[in-house]
Amino acid sequence: MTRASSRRPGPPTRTERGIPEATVARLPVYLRALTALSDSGIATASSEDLATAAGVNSAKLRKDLSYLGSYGTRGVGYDVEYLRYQIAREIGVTQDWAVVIVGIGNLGHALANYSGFGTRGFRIVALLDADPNLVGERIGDMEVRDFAQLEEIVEADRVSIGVITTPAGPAQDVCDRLVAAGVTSILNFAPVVLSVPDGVDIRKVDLSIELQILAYHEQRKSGEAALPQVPELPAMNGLPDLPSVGGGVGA
Amino acid sequence: MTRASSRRPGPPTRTERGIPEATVARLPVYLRALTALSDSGIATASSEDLATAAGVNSAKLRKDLSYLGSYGTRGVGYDVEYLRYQIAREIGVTQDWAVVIVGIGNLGHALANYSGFGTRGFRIVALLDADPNLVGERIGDMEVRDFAQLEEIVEADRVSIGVITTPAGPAQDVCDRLVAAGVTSILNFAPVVLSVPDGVDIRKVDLSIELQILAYHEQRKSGEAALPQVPELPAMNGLPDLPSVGGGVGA
DNA sequence: AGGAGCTTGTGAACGTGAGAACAAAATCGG
DNA sequence: CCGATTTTGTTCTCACGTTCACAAGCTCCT
Ligand SMILES: NC(=O)c1ccc[n+]([C@@H]2O[C@H](COP(=O)([O-])OP(=O)(O)OC[C@H]3O[C@@H](n4cnc5c(N)ncnc54)[C@H](O)[C@@H]3O)[C@@H](O)[C@H]2O)c1
Ligand SMILES: NC(=O)c1ccc[n+]([C@@H]2O[C@H](COP(=O)([O-])OP(=O)(O)OC[C@H]3O[C@@H](n4cnc5c(N)ncnc54)[C@H](O)[C@@H]3O)[C@@H](O)[C@H]2O)c1
Repeated sequence: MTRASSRRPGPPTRTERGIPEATVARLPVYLRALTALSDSGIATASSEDLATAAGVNSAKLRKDLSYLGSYGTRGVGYDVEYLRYQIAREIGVTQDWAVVIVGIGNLGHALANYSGFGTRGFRIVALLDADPNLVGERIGDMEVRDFAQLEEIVEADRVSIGVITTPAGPAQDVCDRLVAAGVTSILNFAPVVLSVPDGVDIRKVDLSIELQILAYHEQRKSGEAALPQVPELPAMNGLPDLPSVGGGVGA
Repeated sequence: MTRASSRRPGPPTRTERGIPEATVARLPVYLRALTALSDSGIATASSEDLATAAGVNSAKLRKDLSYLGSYGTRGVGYDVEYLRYQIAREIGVTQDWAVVIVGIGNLGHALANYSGFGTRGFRIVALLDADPNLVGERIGDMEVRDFAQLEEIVEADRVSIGVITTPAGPAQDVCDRLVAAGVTSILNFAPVVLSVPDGVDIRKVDLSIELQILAYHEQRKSGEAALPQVPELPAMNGLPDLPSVGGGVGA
């Protein structure tokens, strides 16, 4: 995303050290599955085993792994430890990445308390908030610091990843500050579309959207042949008034 | 089979009341953008306006909307309220969906405190946990209840959506219980692949995976031509020992 | 040593999604 | 009433992603 190689339009850009985005999104799942197998004392696994553990089909898994190189052994399978290292290296989690979290409210607290990041290659180096009442609060072995200190922290700790858990309103401002400070990857939880310059990657997590996608399919299930057909085209004046369905941008 | 009227393999099964999955995933984003425009007092918007607000390109937006019907006016654009209602109806959030949350730890608390669900068509009807110390705790206007009460709650409140925020270990068991109780859509936050029977939809949110995807691209940025090439094939014996990179299944 | 039996890696077929481009339909000014 | 202008809805093409199917390659047994 954002980081297009060099826009060569010609041939399919064969393995120019580039892995398809869909594959990149699955590598962490494979990594998790391999770690689970490893923890169970399993030393070798076939693509079938791995695929089952990762919840995908085995052809897809093999093709995904083939982008990294030939790390399996025909007739045998994959060495769990070896493959785990190769995937970790490819993703980049053999090193630790410094992360700041901005907005230590409900969600920020939960993330700050979460132990799972440290074991997966990420180190939270600061919890930032603009609310003076929060600054100074201790969470685990960290302390909430003033958002104004962002720039010095980013520089001192070489922070490249920022997590935004503020309300939607200030999210774009916070994002701009992060980018200006030198952060080049952002994970956004606020329900708003953030714009960033080229070279900065952004991903979003929106729980309401996930629920709405489930609701869509849920509606299909019940309505398969049961519900009385919903009115197709209610007159444009006099809509059944939605009590703010869809939700505003509000916190 | 060959001549059966269902499962026609020929043409792309033109609009058999089916909307492409990629489009379904964007409809909530459009809904949010429309709500924001509506709140700003804007009554009409062109596909270009809407696309900007939603962070997509306008051709894609128009094509997405065309799956729902012809709700725009050529030369003018879309009536914001009208389109908002149509999308809300298509997604199914003109009605309220009952939701239970299982596992009221760090993340469960954050979700329980979140006001954004109610305004988007979802009603949290129960917070469930297996820990007796948590049962009875008040969060907002709700009280944590015993997980054992799951079945009666699902039946009483016609719950169709369940959210899992337990540790990875018990997640599959919790999932099975939810399904057995009648829940047919599940949103899973535990870092583990859950298996469900046909007819049950499942979506996952995994923050570590999001961070790892960012890390992959981040690595590419710095390594574009700078880093000394990482050793391509370390000997299979004597791997640089990862201090549990990839993270176990542990909570 | 040689063949049987597995399992990987990949070429090719198929399906889905994205974006450019444009004809059709609506408004508006004269 | 007509033509200029705007913007939608749709068609066409290309890119991307998934799945099938199988030759290549490895191990093990006889
Ligand atoms: N809590 C949830 O379960 C949940 C679910 C889905 C989405 N979200 C989204 O996540 C975000 C955070 O949710 P929350 O419930 O934690 O909200 P919250 O109100 O509890 O916390 C927001 C925090 O951000 C801080 N903040 C506000 N402006 C700031 C600024 N300019 N700079 C730095 N910090 C600032 C506030 O002081 C507060 O501590 C919101 O955008 C919300 O929509 C939350
Ligand atoms: N907290 C985060 O920021 C975060 C981030 C990423 C992923 N996660 C994942 O989300 C999940 C929850 O995280 P958390 O930090 O809230 O964990 P937590 O340990 O704080 O909370 C888990 C809760 O689940 C309850 N529970 C355990 N077994 C149960 C069972 N069988 N039935 C019902 N309830 C049960 C526990 O009593 C506890 O209250 C974990 O799987 C974690 O890996 C959390």
